[in-house]
Amino acid sequence: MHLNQFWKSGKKALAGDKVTAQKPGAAMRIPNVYEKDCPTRLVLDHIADKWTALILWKLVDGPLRFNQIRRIVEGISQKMLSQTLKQLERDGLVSRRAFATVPVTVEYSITPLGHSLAEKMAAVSLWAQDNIDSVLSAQAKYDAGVDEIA
Amino acid sequence: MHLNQFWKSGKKALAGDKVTAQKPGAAMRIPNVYEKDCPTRLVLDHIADKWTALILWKLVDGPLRFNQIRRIVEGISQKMLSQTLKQLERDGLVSRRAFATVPVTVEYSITPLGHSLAEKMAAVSLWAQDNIDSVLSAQAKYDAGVDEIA
DNA sequence: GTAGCTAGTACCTAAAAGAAACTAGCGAGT
DNA sequence: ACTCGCTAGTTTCTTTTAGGTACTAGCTAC
Repeated sequence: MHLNQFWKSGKKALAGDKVTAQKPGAAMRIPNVYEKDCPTRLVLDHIADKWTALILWKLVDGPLRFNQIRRIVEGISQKMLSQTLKQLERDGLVSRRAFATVPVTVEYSITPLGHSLAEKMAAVSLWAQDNIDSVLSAQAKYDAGVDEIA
Repeated sequence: MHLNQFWKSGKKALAGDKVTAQKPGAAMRIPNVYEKDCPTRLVLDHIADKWTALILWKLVDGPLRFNQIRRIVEGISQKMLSQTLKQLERDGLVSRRAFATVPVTVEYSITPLGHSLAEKMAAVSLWAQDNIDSVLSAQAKYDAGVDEIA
């Protein structure tokens, strides 16, 4: 059974409520990120994230170990890396595999689901790189204008 | 002059350093989100954000007032909306126009720059809506597995 | 012996997010 | 007349999150 088809029932349905049978593929509710209790909102909060974008996109090129990622994604702390990877694994976007080497090595690789998201997030990273000039000059103009008024 | 072409010079260059002339379009440094001091990193942190994605995408359909956005983007607090809009305006992604009505109304509209980003971020929101089933079942599987081990 | 590698976790602090109350001036309802 | 609600925010407080640093174990190389 797909809980997610009835995502609002967990809150609204009373114990004993019968959920009418669904045709396969016919979702009961259309997921909508603009609804505050929709699970897509939580997922959007995980994935629309700096570290997620950076990590995921590097894993597209092939599996990487914990410390490899840490070196590539400059400025990420061990804590945030560990936390983000755990989140990504839970969401089914990356898979974790430990090898009984000495010392233990752990390999993170991207799943097909993660790959489809990585492409979308990469577009955002690329946008930032392509449009940094425009953004920085907009910021400069805005800051100058604020000074004028003040 | 485009300050952004020399984004690292602000930190590394000493007063009196001469920056050699650039051919038009030839940036001194290629912006790279993986470098921790690159300004693209800061911008990525702003834009890879839940509220930014939601607000920006709704503004594509036309200008909206403060409280209209607040009603559409369920669950956003006035503080976060105010803050996010200010950020978006500073980054040149939306423009703000106040009308001397009673009470004052303020209209937010998307800029061409904002529009180009909105498309990328919308792809991420849509991904969340399209793949929520896969993510939720991956989470369920992960949580069950963790229980097993524990 | 000790310094470094592996992949993390634990602790503490600093920053950000979120909830709620408050601003002011006017229109509408009772 | 009084209170409610509308406009667009700001202010304050609390809770959550992020970030930095130190620490773990067991092995290798110097």
